[in-house]
Amino acid sequence: MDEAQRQRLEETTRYDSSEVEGRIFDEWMEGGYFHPEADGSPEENFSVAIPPPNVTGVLHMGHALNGSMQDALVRMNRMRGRNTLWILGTDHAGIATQAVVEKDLRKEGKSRHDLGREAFVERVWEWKAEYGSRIVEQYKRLGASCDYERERFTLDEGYVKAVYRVFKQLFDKGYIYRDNYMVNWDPGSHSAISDLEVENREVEDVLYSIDYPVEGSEEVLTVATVRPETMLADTAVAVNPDDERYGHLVGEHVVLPLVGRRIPIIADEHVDIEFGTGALKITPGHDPNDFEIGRKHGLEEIGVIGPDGRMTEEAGKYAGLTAPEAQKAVVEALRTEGRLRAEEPYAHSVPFSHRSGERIEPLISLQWFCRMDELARPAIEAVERDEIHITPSQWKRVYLDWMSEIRPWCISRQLWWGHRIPVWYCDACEETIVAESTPKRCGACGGELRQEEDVLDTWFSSAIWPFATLGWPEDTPELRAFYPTSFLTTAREILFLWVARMIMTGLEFPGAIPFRAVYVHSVIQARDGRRMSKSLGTGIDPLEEIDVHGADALRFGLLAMSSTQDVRFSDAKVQQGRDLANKLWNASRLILLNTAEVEAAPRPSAVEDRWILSRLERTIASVTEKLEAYDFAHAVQEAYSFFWRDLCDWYLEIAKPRLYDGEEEVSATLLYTLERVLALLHPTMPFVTEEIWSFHPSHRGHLAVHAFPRAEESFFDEAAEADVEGGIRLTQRLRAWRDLAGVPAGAKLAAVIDGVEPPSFVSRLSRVEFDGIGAEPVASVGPVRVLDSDQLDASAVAERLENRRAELQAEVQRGERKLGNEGFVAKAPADVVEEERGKLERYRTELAELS
RNA sequence: GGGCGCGUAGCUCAGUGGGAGAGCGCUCGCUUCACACGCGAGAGGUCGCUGGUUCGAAACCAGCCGUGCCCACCA
Repeated sequence: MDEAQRQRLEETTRYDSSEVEGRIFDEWMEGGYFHPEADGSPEENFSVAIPPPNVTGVLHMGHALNGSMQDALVRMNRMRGRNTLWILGTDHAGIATQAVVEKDLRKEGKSRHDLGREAFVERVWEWKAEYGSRIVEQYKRLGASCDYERERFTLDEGYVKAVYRVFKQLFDKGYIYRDNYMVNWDPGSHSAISDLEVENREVEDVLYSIDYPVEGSEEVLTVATVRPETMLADTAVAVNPDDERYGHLVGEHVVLPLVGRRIPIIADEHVDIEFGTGALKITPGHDPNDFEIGRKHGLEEIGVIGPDGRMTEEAGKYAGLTAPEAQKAVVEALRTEGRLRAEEPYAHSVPFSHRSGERIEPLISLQWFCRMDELARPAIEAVERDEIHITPSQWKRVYLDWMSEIRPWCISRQLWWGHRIPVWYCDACEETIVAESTPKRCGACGGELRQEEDVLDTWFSSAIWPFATLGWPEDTPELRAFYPTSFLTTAREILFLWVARMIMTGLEFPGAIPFRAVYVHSVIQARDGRRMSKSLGTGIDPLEEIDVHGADALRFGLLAMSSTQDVRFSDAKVQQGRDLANKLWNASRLILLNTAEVEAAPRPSAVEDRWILSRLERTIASVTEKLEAYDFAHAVQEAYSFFWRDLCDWYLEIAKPRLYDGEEEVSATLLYTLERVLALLHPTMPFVTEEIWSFHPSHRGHLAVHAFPRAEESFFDEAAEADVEGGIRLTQRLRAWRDLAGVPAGAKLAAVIDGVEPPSFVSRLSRVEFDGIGAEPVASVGPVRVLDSDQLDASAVAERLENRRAELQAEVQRGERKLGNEGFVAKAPADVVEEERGKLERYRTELAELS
C-alpha cells in the first residue's frame, strides 16, 4: 500500500460501489482471467454453459439470480485453480426477435412481406448488430465472470452447421418426419407452436346446447359446445357406446343445422355420459380430441377457420368473418331456426399462446415433427441413475413423469427469422432432399430445387447449446476439455422446454450427458407476491438495484433470499448486502490502517485469537459445503454472521487495544483472517472483496485468481470457543443488567469476581471494574458481584433483582417438572437427561444466591 | 382430474423429534478514536385448525381450512 492508497483508505469512510465496479471489471478483463485455454479434461476442469438469454432480452431478476448462483460456483472453482470456462451467448429467439423487428417496420407503415424474406432477415441482423449485445453488457454489470471472448449466438455460422447436422441425423434415423396433423396454431405469431409453448388459462365462455335433428325421425340429438362456429366443420356426432339412451341411434345420421350436411352418429368411449346430454359434436378439423376421434373412425377433416383466424370458403356464407364474428352469426342463425336449446355461462381452461398471448386455434396443417420416445429413453435412464443429479430432488420425479409420457414435438415454425429447415423439394420429380448444405440441383432428375419455407423452433437449436457452443460437430479442443459441463442452474419453467431436450440431444450426439448436475432455483416474485412481469408492471429492474446499491449488494441479496421455494423480492436483503459491503470496507480500514508490518499468518497468542481462528475455519468449512450443495442462502448468511457478529462485534472490539499497541501477533492474525474472509466472500461479492484486496499487504495478483481457502481443521478449538463464548455471554448479561438498572452508558461499575476469572475482555467491554473494594454487593450477575455505588438506581436494581428471581423460579419449576416425569427420565437419552439435571442445578444455585 | 409446494415475530423468510431463530421494522440508550449503511440493550410468537404417534411435536401421521405452482384432450 503506497501513500496515495493509504490516504484513500483513511478518507473513504463509506464504500462506493459505483466508483469501484466498472474499474474492477476492466481489470479482470485485462487480466484475461475469464478466458481459459482449452487444456485438460472435463473431469479436472470446471465448465458451465449459461442459459442463453434472448438476444432481444434485457437482464431481469431471474437472470440476475441465476447469474449470481453460477458465478459463485464458477469463481469458487476458478480460485481453486481449476481450468474454468463459463460459456456465454445469446439465443436468436425466433418469434420474439421477429416480433420486435416487425413492430419497428409497422412504425414505418410496412410489413415484413413488403420487404420480402431476404431483406427482412437482413434487417433483423442489423437490429441484432445494434441491440443484440445489450444483455451481454448487462451480465458484465452483474460481475459475471463469463468468457466474453468465446461469446456464441445460435445463428453463428458454426452453430448453424451443428443444427443442420442434428436435423439431418434425426431425419435419417426416421425421427423427424413431415405430417398433416393437428397443431397449436398461434394467430398472433402466425405460426404453429409446440405444446410446451401453450399455457392454459381459465376463461368464462358460454356453453351452447344445439339440437341436431336425427334423419328420418322426430328425435333430436342435443350437443353442447363453447365454439358453435366450428359446427360448420362437424363430421360426426359421438355418443358413449354404453349410453343406453342413444344405443338405437348409433349408425344413424343427423342433419347438420345451417349446413344441411348428413353426418353419422358414432360410438366412442371418449364421450362422457355424464357431461351435458352425453352427445358430442365431432369437429376433427378444429379440436384436438375430435381430431383423434376422427382419425380413429376415418372421418372427413374439414377446415372452416384459416391460419389468419378468419372463416374459409368451406364456411360458406360465413367466409371472411373472424371466428368470433362467425360465432355470433351462427348463434343468431341457430336461434332463428329454433335449434338453440340453451346457453349458460361456462368456466373452463383454454389454451393461449405463451408467445403472443392470443388464444390458440387448433388447426390441421402440414408441419415437421420430431418423434421423442427413442431419444427420451437414455435421457430417462441418465436421471434415474443419478448420472445427472437434479436438486431439489422433487424435480427428478417431475422430469421423469413428463419424459415417460413425451409426445412428438412440432419443430417447424412459419417464421422467417431462424434456422431455415434444411429440406429441399424438387417440383419436377417430387423428390425431397435433406442436406447439411444447400444442394445445387435435384439428385434424381437434375431439376430446380426449392427450400422449405419454414424455420425450426428456437428450442431446437437451444437443445444443443452445451456442445454446439464448444464447436461440435467438429472435434475441437474446447469440446474435449469442457464437455460434459459441470452443472446447470435453471428456472423450473424451462425444465422440459430446454433442460430435458439438452439431455436428449447430448446423449444422442456427442454421446454423453451435457452436465452432471441440475439445480432448479426459486422464482423471485414481486414484493406483493405476484409474478414479476412487464405487462403487470410488477417487474423490478436488477440494473436499477445495481445502480443504487451495487452489484455485490444485489448478488448477496438474491442469494440470501433464494430458497427451494418461491420467494418475494426482498429489498431488505439487498440492503443487507449493501450494508455488508460497507462493513467489509470499514472493518478492513480498521485492520489495514492499524496493523504492524508483518506477514499475514495465524499467530494466536491469546484465547480470543484461538477462538476467532477456530470460528474462521469452521465457517470456511461450512460455507464451502453449503455452496457445493447449492444452498446459497445459508452459505451467504453464515458468512455474513461470522464476519459481522464474531469478527466485527466481538473479535475486533476485543483486539483493539492490542492492535493499537502495534502487537505483531494480533496484526498477523488479523491480516490472515481478513485475507481468508475476502477470499471466502469473493465468489458471492466479487467487487468489494477485490477492491479491498488491492490494499492488503499480501496482495500480489487479483483476488479473482487467488486461492480459495480450504478449512484448516487443526485450528478448530472447542476449549477456546467455550471460554470466549462464556465471556461473551457474561458481557452481554452485564450490559443488560446495567441498562435495566438505569446505569448511564458511559459509567464504570465497581464489582468483584466470585469464582472463576472470566476472559479479560469482559471487564472492558461491559465497563465493569472487577477490583472494586469497600462497598456492599447489591447484585449478582453470574460470578460477578456488582458493588453499590451512586451510579445505581436503587429501585431499578431492586426491580431487576425481583424479575430475575421470578425468571429463575420459573426455570426451576420447569426443570423439576421435566425431571419429575418418570417417562422422561426412563426413556430420554442419558445425555439429554444429564443436561436437564445440570441446568436445574445451576438455576437452583443462582436462585439460592439471590435470596 | 392428477402431482408438487407453502401456511412460524408487524413484514420477508430460516428451522424438521429435546428449552422458538435471522434480516428488516419497532422501543430505549449511545457524536465509544473502522463503520449512524454504525454501536449497545429490549419488546414482540398458544409455530393455520383438529385429532393421533411419542417420555417429549413447530417438526412425524391423518383429516380439515387457506394459499401458490406444474401437468392433464370432458365438449
